[in-house]
Amino acid sequence: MSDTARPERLGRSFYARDVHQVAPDLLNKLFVSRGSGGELVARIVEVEAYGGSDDPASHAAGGMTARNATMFGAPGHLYVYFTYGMHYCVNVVTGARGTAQAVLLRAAVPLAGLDVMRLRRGAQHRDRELLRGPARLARAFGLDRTCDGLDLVRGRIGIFDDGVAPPHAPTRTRRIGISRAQANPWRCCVPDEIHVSGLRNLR
DNA sequence: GGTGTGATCGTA
DNA sequence: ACGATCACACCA
Repeated sequence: MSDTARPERLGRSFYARDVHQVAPDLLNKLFVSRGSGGELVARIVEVEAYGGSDDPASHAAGGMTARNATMFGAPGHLYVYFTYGMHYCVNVVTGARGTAQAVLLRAAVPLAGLDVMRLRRGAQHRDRELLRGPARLARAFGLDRTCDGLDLVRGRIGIFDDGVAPPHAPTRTRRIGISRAQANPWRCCVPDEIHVSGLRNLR
């Protein structure tokens, strides 16, 4: 098996599995956007899994609303929400329709389109800061609420497998920035990766 | 390197 | 009233 192969777009069946299978499998996959600003490519290195009604920290915990409706739809779609009065965050919907699971994309390594990312994030940032954090990632890729519901299987944004395997043993910690369900180690990172966000010595 | 605080507004 | 956050100030 070669280290990097011709990138293959992930299909519906990849996303249709349980969120706790999909989340670690998204590590080292390529997040690709083909917009008016050219092609943006980044390797995902940090994610968080959010369950449905069974997960008190999930936006879906209280049932369906106008905001989180995409979570309750078909897997393989983008769930983009607005938070803290100024930021957007990007999720991938997983599991069977109606289970309302999603994986939050928290950090990635910028690989292509860095000039556009710097334009959106500010030229003063170092490359390693461009996609370090969920709102930064959303900003660099130009994603907002108008992108909520986009289909990752077909369309201008997708996730690709270029042959780089997910880490054998991903770093696991509690999820960042939430107050509930802190016992669940549902944040997954590529080990020893400098592009991950948040506190480094987190359990 | 680290920690603390203010910004800012949609959602329930 | 409260966020699935960030930038910047300040200290070390």
